[in-house]
Amino acid sequence: MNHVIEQLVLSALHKAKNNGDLEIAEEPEIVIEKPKDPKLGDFSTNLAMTLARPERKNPRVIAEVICKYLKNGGGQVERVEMAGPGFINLKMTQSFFISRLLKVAESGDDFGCSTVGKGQKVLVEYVSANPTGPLHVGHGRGAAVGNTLCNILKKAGFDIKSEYYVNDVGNQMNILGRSTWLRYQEILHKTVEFPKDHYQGDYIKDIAQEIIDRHGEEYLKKSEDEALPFFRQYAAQWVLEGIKTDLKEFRVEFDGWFSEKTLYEDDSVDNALGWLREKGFVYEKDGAVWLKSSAFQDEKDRVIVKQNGDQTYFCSDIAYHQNKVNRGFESLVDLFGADHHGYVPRMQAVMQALGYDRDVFKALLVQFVSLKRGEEKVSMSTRSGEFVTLKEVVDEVGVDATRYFFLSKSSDSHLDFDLELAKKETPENPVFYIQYAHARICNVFLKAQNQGIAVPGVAEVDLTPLVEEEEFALIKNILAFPEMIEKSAQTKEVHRISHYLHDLVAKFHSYYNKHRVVTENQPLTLARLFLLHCLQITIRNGLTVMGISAPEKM
RNA sequence: GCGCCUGUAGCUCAGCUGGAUAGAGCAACGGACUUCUAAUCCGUAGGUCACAGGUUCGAAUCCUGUCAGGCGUACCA
Repeated sequence: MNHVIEQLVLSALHKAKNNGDLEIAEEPEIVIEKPKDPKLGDFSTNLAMTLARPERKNPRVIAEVICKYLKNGGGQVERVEMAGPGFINLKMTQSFFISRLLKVAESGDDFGCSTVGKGQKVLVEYVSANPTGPLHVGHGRGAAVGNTLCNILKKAGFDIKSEYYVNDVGNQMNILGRSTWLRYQEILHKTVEFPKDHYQGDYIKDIAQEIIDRHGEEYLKKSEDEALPFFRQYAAQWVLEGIKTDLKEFRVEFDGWFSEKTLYEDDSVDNALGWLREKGFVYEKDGAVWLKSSAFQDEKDRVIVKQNGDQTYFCSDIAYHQNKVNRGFESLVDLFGADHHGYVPRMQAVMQALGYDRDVFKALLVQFVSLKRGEEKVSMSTRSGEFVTLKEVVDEVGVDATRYFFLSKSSDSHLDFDLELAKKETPENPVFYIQYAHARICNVFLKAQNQGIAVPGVAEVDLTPLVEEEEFALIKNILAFPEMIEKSAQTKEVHRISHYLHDLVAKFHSYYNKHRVVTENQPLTLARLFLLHCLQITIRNGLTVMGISAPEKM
């Protein structure tokens, strides 16, 4: 909708230029915003103020000129005036809004979609937690944010695929296998020493018990070297299945699960390394192999093959990201926990070394979640086994509330998750405020239906009975939905949705308390039902993007 | 030491590509259910936007410095 106003202002500017009232040497960027006080108008622009310097004129004088040309704005502008230091405020006609509201109902589930993404192929990689234990709450934040980001980008016209990178090789897998092997023996009454750096969590015992249930004591006779591959494989599979289940439960599904192991099996890692070596970006020092990442703005070079001949995690990551580009993705978005932020320049350097633009790689950093029970801090280390799992939290407070909690805060600010509070506040959680609005609307429709009144269709509805201030406040807010989606896609700021919805719904609750929808006045009733129908579409679409349900009854 | 994130109401947070009187929720206080769901609404109270400078018509927002918290600065992942 703002685009329409932009065009309006722009054409006024052109006319002013043609008539010699303004110079306009360079076409300025036009910023449209809403005035703080709705009495001032529907839209405002600070254009005159930004033009003051290049035009060498008082902003108020410039504003007067632009106002003059805006006045005959094709019958859509009801009032235009200059205010304060040089703001230009526009008030639009009723028909301007009504015609746009009709399109909301036409679009239905597609309302909010746009084409700003231009079909760009983007791969979003998120969660990618090591399959060494169940997901904890911190992973949950990444999962909710990543999943919602995908939804937003899709709606904004990007061609999105999502992926979970499974780190199924390396020392951690050995430790996982060995931890299980040791617990297995323990349960079968063998005395073993369980090292501190092994996985302490009870789930290891569950895996071991399951192996006993299925395979009995047969591995007891085998040596560690013989037994370990089986335990490693079994435990990894078990954990990964658990992660998949937990994520599905949390309404997070991936287009692909990419195994790190396959990068070694099909020589992708060696090929990537060879390629870099050929280009001269790789050298040997102190018995290790290094990537010359400092040549690409990284603060120092990085080891990719250790002295002992093992490849580092970073090494396979190079191959993985090359693989992504080779699959045709134009933009790679990775969600990182904030503790990985040092990785960002490194990956950008990799892109450059591989011969791509460094901006092909983009990271979205998700800050830490610190868990508390009241005042008490809860540790979240997988190895110590004291963490709180995502599943536990979801079981306790529900998917909707948990997702909302993660999604309503800017992902680059630290998050305090107080378990006591989350539990206690469940009934007053803001998510219910939004869902309640949806349920209320459904109930109004039910009431109307009982009186034989249906929501009118786009073709036959007459919206001219809508004249209340609150009604136009609602309409304006509804029409801002696509812009909000666009903006959060551009900035990758997922938390905008929840704030928008909360704001929208507050206007509805207020309206609901002040005005009746179903009344004796038939034309007014029909118009209001239609307005609520559009509102319902907007709320539902917003909640869907967030992966939160829109209940019809509460 | 260096780098990234954060510092806004009692608490949890929006607002940050400079704009009009700094906003929500929770908590507190006072009102509104014979009405389409009171999981709601209306009102009151609550602020040196961490601090100090700078940039300009104008700064919570941009720049510099200081302080505080978190994270990183591995031949771990």
